[in-house]
This record gives sequence, C-alpha cells and structure tokens, in this order.
Amino acid sequence: MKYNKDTSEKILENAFEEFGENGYNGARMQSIADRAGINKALLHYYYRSKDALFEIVMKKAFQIMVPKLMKTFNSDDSVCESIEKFVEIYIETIMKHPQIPGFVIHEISNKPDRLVRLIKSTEINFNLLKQKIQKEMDEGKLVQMAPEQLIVNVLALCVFPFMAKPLVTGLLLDGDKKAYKKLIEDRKKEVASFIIRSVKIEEPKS
Amino acid sequence: MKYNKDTSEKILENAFEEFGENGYNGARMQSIADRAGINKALLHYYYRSKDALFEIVMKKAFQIMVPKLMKTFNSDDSVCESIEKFVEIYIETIMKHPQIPGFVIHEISNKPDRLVRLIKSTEINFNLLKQKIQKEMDEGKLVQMAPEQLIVNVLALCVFPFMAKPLVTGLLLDGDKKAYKKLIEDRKKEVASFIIRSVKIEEPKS
DNA sequence: TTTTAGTTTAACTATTTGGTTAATATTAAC
DNA sequence: GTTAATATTAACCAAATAGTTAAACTAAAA
Repeated sequence: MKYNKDTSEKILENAFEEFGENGYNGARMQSIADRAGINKALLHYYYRSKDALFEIVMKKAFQIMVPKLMKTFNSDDSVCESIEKFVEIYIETIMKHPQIPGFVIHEISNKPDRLVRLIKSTEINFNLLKQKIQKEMDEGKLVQMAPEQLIVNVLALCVFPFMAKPLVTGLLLDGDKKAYKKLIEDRKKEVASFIIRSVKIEEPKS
Repeated sequence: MKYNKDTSEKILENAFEEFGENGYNGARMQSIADRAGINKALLHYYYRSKDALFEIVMKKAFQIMVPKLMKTFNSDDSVCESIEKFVEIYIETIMKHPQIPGFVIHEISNKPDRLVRLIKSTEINFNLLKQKIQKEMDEGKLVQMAPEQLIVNVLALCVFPFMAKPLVTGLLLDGDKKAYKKLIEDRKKEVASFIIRSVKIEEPKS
C-alpha cells in the first residue's frame, strides 16, 4: 500500500481549514485529527510534524491560487483588461477557498520570511507588472501614480472583505449573511470598475 | 490604595506591545511580566486572565482610534471631504500604533461577536454614513454604487498595507524599509485621490 | 508602635499540546 | 489460510505555559 491516499488527502483538507481559521499558532494537531476523524498519531505518521504539515498545506494553497491568477496575465491585454480579469478570478477563487486569506494573514505575523520566499518561488513577477503599468502611464493611458500604489490598491480591494467578513456582515449588513454573499459576488465587477474609473485615461476620439 | 495605577498601566502598555509583536497565541504572560518588570502573578491579580487582559488591550486600542476618527466626520463636509480627512487620520494613527490591525485580525477569527459588540458600542455609526452617501448619490454628486461597497473600499485601502507590510516590503519594494515608510506616508493623500477620482461627479460649471 | 488592608513575590499546580511508542487491525502477497 | 508489510489506534511522555497559593512585604490608619 504505502500511505493511503484517501487518508492523506483528508488530513490535508482538514489541516487547510484548521490552519486557515486559526493560523499556525492557533491550530491544534488534535483538532485537525478530530476534523478528519482519525487518530492524532496518524498526522505524524503521514506528515512528521506540525511544521512540515503546515508547509505542505501552504504550498497547496498557492498551487490553487497561482495558476489561476497567472492565466489572467495575458501580455496582449492592457493593464485595465488585466485588472478586470484578475479581480474576477481572484474573488471567485477565494470564494471557493475562503481559508486562504486567513492563512496568509496569520503567517505574515508569524513567519513572514517563509511566506515571501514561497511567493517569490512562484511564477508571479511583480517587477514585470510594475514595468507594464509604468509604460502605460508614460503613454498617457493611465493616471500617474507609483505602480506599487496601484498594485497595493488592487490587492487591498480584493482581499480585505474576506478578512473582515464578520465585521462587514455585523456592522454594515445587520448580520445578513445573504447580503454578504451578494456584496462579494457584486465585487467581481464592482472592484474593477471602481479602479478603472480612477486610473484609466480615455483615449481622445479619433 | 486599591490597585496601583502605575502598575496597572505598566502592565497594559507592555501587554499592548507583547500582543502586538506576537499576536494573542504567540504572546506569553511571563514575557509581559518580564517587560513590565513585575511578577507574573500580578498580571492575574490585576487582570484575571490572558483573555481578559487582551480584551482590555483591545478596548484601549479603540480608545486611541475612535475619537480621532470621529473628529473627521463633520456633518457640514461632503462625503469626499470626509474621506480625505478620514484616510489621512486613519493612516497617521495606525502608523503610530501599527499593532492595532493585528489585534483586530486576531479578534475577528477568535471572538468576532465580542468585536462587533465593541465597535457598535462606540460612537461610530455606519448607518448614518450609509445614508449620507446615498443622499449624495441621489443628488448626482457621486457615482451610483452600493454605499456598503464604498465604505468597504475606503477601509480596505487604509488597512491592507499595514496588515500586508512584510509582503509589500518583500515583494514590491525589494525589502527596502524606507521605501515602505514612504509608500505609507504617500498613501495619506494618494488613497483619497484614488477614491475621489473614481466616485466624484464634477459639478457642471455654472 | 502596632495593626490592618492592600500589594507583590517565589514556588507550585494543572492543563494544554506536540510528539512518541508499543500494541492492534487491515490488507496484500505467497 | 498464513505471513509479512502497512495502516491505525490507545496510552503515554515531556515541555511549555496559564493560572493559583501562601507567605512576605509595604504603607497608611489607629
């Protein structure tokens, strides 16, 4: 046999949730075992240690995200077109895996270096993106601003409502969970429009 | 005597830092005691438990933030003017107390209800704000969108770069910490311009 | 100066929790 | 069906750490 695939995946899935909800320090091996309906010793049998398990789960999270996001960067597209695609895919993917932002946020305060290293090891290339933005600004297609500011803005508008879910629901939507889902759903289009209205310079009609 | 004020404040200050640097789960009661130069038992004598201490630290954080934010809401101002003031004060205050977003993040995943209650108990009134935004949209002064979306956007653009500090520094700024400080400093104006360009409808010249 | 109420400490306890071990159950090979 | 390899479990261990206790200290009141 050598390692039951059912079991190993069950562990991974439940570890994903536990780590996502509680962060590395808050997550409990016993709790992961309970979620998966197995004995705690099995976790160590399959994945050796909490740390090792965490690293695999984190890599899995990026394996989900990165390929989808990369598809949205087509070199023929304008920055605005890229933003439209990126925002839609980003929000859609996080809707399916809402643990991911918590996962990242928790690890930022825990082991930021490991996280930075992991992201740098993916195909995501922020320098290329910065250059492309700068070029369009120089060509008068986008409002002048530091490209980093634009990138931060795009990410902020995508991620924040997931991290702040209980606050958005509790403070802005009177606890209405359906309204929250609609708000997120609407953001797939809303966020891109919001950004583009701010940065796009319309070409003068020929 | 009944509780030495020096001691209780010394505890609070050092707890604020310990929780801020390590998060709730990473913080150690012994470490807080050591920082404050007192015996660990005193922590419990003054604040009963780790969770109770954290709750008070959290309240203290809001006592810092809320009055400053409230000053930015002048009923005579337009929504855009309010946003300008709000963003500047928000970013300035968090720059002085960068621990605060971390507290909020922890409480969101740990005791969201308690957090929502805490915020509701302040003078901050999101319903009033929503109405004001809606009114200006109806008057044709702002682009039509759900007021909640605009509020989420403002908060997202303010908070995110603090939470993602190591990522912004490590991935967008080649680890340059001075560049990070400048980026944040610039955002005091940049974020408001970004938002206003997107939502403000210029009045036709009379 | 003695008493008393409140404050602080050193030493201790209980619990939590990541990890191990040795025994048991299951599956596949022969 | 017996054996050998693999998978799973119950019970345990050790370290870390939140929380307690009882004694010692301090300062104000009597």
